[in-house]
Amino acid sequence: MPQLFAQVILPLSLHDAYTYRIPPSMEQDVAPGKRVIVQFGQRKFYAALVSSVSTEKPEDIEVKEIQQVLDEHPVVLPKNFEMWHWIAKYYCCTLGDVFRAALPTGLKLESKSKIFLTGSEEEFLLTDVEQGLMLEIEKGTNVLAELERKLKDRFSYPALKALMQKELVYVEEKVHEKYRPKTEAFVKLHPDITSEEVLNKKAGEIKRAKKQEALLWHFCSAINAFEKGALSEIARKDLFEGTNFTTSILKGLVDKEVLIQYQKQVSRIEGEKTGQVSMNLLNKYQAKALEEIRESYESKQVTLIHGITASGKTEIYIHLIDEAIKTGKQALYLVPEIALTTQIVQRLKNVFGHKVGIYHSRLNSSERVEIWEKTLLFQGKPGEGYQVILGARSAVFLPFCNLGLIVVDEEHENSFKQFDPAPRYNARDMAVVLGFQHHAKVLLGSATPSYESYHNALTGKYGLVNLTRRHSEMELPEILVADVKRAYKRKEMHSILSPQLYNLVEDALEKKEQVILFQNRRGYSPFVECFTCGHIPKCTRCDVSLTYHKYKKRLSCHYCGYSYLLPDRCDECGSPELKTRGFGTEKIEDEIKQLFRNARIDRMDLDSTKTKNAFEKIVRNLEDGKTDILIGTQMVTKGLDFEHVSVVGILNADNLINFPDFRAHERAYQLISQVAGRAGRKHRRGTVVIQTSQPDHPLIQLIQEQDYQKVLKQQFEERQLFKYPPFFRLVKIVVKHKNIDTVDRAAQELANGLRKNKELVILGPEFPLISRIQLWHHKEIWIKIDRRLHLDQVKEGIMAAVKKVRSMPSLSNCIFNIDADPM
DNA sequence: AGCACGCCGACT
DNA sequence: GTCGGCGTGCTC
Repeated sequence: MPQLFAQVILPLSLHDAYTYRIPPSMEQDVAPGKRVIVQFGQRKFYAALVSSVSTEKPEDIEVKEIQQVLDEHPVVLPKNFEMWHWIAKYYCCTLGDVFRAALPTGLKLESKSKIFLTGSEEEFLLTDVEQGLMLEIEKGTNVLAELERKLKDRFSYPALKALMQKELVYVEEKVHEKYRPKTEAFVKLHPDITSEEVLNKKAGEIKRAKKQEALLWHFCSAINAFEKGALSEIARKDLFEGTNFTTSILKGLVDKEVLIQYQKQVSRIEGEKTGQVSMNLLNKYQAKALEEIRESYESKQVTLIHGITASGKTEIYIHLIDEAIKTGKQALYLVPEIALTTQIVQRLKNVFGHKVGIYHSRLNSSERVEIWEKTLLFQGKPGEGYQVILGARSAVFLPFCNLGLIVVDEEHENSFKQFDPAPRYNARDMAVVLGFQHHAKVLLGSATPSYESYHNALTGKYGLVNLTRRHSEMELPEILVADVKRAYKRKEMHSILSPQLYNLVEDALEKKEQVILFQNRRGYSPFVECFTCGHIPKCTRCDVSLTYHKYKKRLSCHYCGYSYLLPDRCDECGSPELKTRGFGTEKIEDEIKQLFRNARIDRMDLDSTKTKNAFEKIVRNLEDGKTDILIGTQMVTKGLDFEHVSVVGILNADNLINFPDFRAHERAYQLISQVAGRAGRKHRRGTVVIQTSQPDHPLIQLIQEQDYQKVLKQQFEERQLFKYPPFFRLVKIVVKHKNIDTVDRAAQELANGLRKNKELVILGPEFPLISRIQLWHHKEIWIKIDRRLHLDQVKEGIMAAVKKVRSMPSLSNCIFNIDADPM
């Protein structure tokens, strides 16, 4: 038999696959899609993924051997692998990057260097650093990385090397399996006991061991041995529950071959009650939309449902998922991370029971591995695997074998896009590609669809279904615009609330109705300013002013986390008069508490939801009517169904509209209409007040009209004129370096290189809004690509241009982040 | 991402 | 003369 070699992908940012020899003993076991342990470089071991097996050996290269095969069955299917290649190409990253994003942490292994004492008795004169090292190792710290972290500057590699040379310590590389299946002890009757007679006979033999006998009868009644509907086995902990039996009593019965005890793999995922509830009936508008979606699918792979807030899209999704799984296929339901609340999870579990798996970032790594494996299981044992997956963006990487339907709810949400690290993928777009790959239908849903999707619908690439009725015949909220500039001039602004909004809030409180106030800034104030000299404290590592957080009394940087106590005096001139400027949610909370002293006020932002369950508690309090006024950032916009909110205030629409980004208007409109959608649920029309100093701004007018089609029409003209999506494709490249001159040079070289392709429109290089983060200077280049150009070729060109700059002297240590379809 | 190699400045 | 900084290139 000829020598076999495996091409493997390593979990590192490397462009090529690497070849390893397959030892004869492993020839049967190595196969594409399985993980193998290989040594890479001098020391490190990794779990790599086999991409292919062949007899070809690379020339002139010393090939290492595979150390171990980790999987019995492939963990990645050929189909999934195909997708990985597509991602690497489209998002300009390496297969290793995709590998890291795709597999749950529990399946990615990397060796750790461990240091052990040799136990040598020899005496040496050690330096201080060497002695410090020995002491720490003797204390039991043996992971190299930990040693480094604990000793900080008292750690040095040469000292460690010296200890190794003196043969006092040695280093070993160890790979740790991060995932261990959870097992539990189970008990069942010994296989020899085949009838009640045999059992009675056995029982007679143990009459003298009273406790054992009692346990045996307890066991029999627990599983109803020899009765109809008997269980064959029982978990030991269930058997012992509420009794005084111990494992030693059980052991007696096991020794006498009456019972047997064994370990069995169990799931970590809570087996909540899966009492199946039937699906809700659809109202006539929902039913009509469902019918239209079905019709659309006859000619289109992808359909966009434009359904206003509270129109009941979820129920339509559930009906479609039900149809898909009845044909024996899998369904994937993607939602933004924040929308994965217990409400939606419970709803799906109620309808689809144990067929549903939930996949998101808050699961621990073992739970994620279990979801992965149960998704995989659907291929061989459909009954035991997951057929429906509800998940956040990373769920697109799960090992599906036969998808029939993919639903992407709130498809316009930018949290479907991964910013960092690579691959900078958009799960919504991947869902579409995944749909084509599996010949599955794709449904994109939103109350405010992204311009990209809407454009695809208008041009006929996607089907389009409108759902414009809210359930219970609810009316759209009334949208009022408060001109704060004029109110200031007239000296009517006595607080952050315009008189209009103030009166409405007061009114609502009187009627025991709830209010939501939206401000897209957390903290107390976005910056502080010295009243005397005008100095504004800035982050020393980033190019931003520091936000003041009152409850912590600290100035903190929202980009790197750096923070310090608010000084008594100005750092520059020593003046004690430091003024807070601008409004964050904290300051608004303070002020509202002053204004409405009897109201129960709560705040929802990143800071108030950091602790576990805090988010859910805030939501519950509002739902239960324990909160009168909720102040929040965009967190309040995400799929929360509040029943008694009658007034919504958008405190500052200006900073949304004026944001320097081509998507600012799209985002502002989406955000404002999502917040507005919280107003007026059952039986009552809500009111929304938008505070702005530009009441005549065209976007404000359009928002007031609540006519999305009109917004799109106007915005499309602008986008086309200025060559932006959906008419042009975008690629953004961020060049980073700690030295500002190096960034300048690298970015300039790259722009020059890119400009050689005359078909591309190149913007920059320019400093972005925040031009320095964590001591790294940034410079951006934007590439606008005509949709008629050959995209693969353009991307290859971009990669080549980056590669060329990277190879220039002294620019190789620049970081180049390529972002296809940036958001 | 590590890690080794190699070329320059600050010490014994 | 050596130690150690970091820039550069390679890892099957």
